[in-house]
Amino acid sequence: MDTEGHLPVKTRQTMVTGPQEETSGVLAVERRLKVLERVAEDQAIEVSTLARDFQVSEMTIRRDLRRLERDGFVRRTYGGATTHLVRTFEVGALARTLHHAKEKRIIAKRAAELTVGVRAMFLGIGTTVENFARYLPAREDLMVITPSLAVASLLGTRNVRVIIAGGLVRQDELTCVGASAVEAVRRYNTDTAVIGAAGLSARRGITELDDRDADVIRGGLERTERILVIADGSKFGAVAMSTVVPIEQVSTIVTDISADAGEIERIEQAGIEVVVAGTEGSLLHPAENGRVRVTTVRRPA
Amino acid sequence: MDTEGHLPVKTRQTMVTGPQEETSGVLAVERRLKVLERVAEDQAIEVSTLARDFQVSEMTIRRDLRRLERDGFVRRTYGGATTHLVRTFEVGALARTLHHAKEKRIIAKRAAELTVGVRAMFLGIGTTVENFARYLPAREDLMVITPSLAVASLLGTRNVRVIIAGGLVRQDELTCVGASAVEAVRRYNTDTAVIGAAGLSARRGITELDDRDADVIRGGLERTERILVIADGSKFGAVAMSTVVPIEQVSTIVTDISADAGEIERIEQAGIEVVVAGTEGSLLHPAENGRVRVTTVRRPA
DNA sequence: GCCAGAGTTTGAACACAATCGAACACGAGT
DNA sequence: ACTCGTGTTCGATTGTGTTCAAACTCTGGC
Repeated sequence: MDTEGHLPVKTRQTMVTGPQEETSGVLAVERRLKVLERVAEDQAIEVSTLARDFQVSEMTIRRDLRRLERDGFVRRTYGGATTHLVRTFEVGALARTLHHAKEKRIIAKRAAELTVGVRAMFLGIGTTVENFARYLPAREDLMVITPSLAVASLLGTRNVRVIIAGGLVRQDELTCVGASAVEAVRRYNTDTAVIGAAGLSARRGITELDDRDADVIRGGLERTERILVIADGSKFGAVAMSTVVPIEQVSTIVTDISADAGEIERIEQAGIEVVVAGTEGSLLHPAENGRVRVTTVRRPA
Repeated sequence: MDTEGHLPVKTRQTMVTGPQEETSGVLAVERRLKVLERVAEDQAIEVSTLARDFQVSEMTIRRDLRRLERDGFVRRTYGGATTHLVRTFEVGALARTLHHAKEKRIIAKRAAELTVGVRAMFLGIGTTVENFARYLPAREDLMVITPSLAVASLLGTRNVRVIIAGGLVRQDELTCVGASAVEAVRRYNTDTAVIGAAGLSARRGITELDDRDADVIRGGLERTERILVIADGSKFGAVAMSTVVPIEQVSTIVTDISADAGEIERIEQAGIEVVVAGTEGSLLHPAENGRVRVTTVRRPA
């Protein structure tokens, strides 16, 4: 669901209709979210019903569903849509996925290209990592350990071996925290750890908002060969309360062009590779953009 | 299972018919799923019966069966269809979810009433338990341990302290399995365990389809004071492969009136309390009250 | 065991209804 | 000027009901 490039836009409704209860979604994004909610609730629902309830044309609902399908949230059927991802899996959290959706998708795809061939992976938490998981090609020989329920759900329904940390579930983020979670993630040796960050600066390194989350992530980085950080530009220069790791320990950072150039330079001076997604393939065929170069760049594992 | 690459459609019904009960499947996909369910349930069923029950022409049923046969789910016979698949075995998750949705809701609400005041609870897996979680009043002083990602997600977003087992995530059901999951759930002492069941019989006790799930659930029951089983009527008398616990260890069973009376009696004779939700009426809204009967009355089989 | 005829069931063909997607136009926000 | 979301139109696709001839099952008689 991506609401694509940018957001909102008011619905106009040339269509004249009687008074409606819902009325709710004035914004397109909101409507999409509610559409998803409905599908998740009812397991299966018709286009006509949704169109009536939201007071929009069926074509619009179809477009919404198409998007939701593209992003893996629902499955379209003739006349409506269903979801196997039944698990009403926090539609609320998915709402946050909407923010900066396009940038996140670009970063996620780029990062996915950097992890081709990796066999054992630690995945962190946050919407950026969730997006990464979404675009991660499913491979049977891939093993993932994560403290995030969202990531586990996303990959668990696909052909990936997923291990979830276990322990107390943190309320808003739905992440596993606490001693047993830390202990669990520390038990595994991984080729690559892919994590997000609340803040990312040359001086303070990778930082998180919640110290319990930070503890778990730090545990997950303990036995990994390579740390890959994915973060949109807004995180550059930001410093959150709990430091996860100093910047020197990071192998590669994937971000987008909105990232502060000065901060990037400082980080690169520390010897960290910074990959700016969406810029490299400008000379290539738009369709192939990025992909070609990426595969050559990636380390052979 | 999708019974087809893509599907179906809304039923139109030029055919004029009497009042309808199920109403459920407006989407053709849903109907196909339900058709499959019926075939799996009864082992063998006639086209005419299905046509009547679903209020569509026999030709449509034939077309549905043809598809299901093409996909290997059923075998067509003259006048109907059969299947070698045993009961709900192998019938996809979506089908199971759609099936008996209303009954499950009624049961869930009733069961929630039976757990007021409980402080520490083990929750099992399956759609019935998920429904239970949905209707469980959130209380801060409630602590829940579960191997189900869906349950953890549902409760984690609310004001409940949730602990998830951890370990390998089973692909279709999104449940934690394996040694570490078993070990995790065994660590906690709970007042009540609320579990579902694939099968429930006086002779074979509570049974599950997947032995790894069964192991984990068994672990969760190890240190609990009271075992509450919730299961819709279709589970009565059914026996799945792995036994979780013998019937004697169960404290209470909550089901609906579609449950086989004979089996209920046998279970009660073993000293188990069986609560049939929806019959005592007083606690339910009159509106829903009627519905229970309707939906359950169907399936005279 | 075999056969013929009655009653069912089936599937192809047709007609109609519903849904879908591409293309275009409009309006609002940038 | 450009983009994005939306509604509308229209041809294509898909699902459904009906008809009818062919195929099938069953039964009774030999």
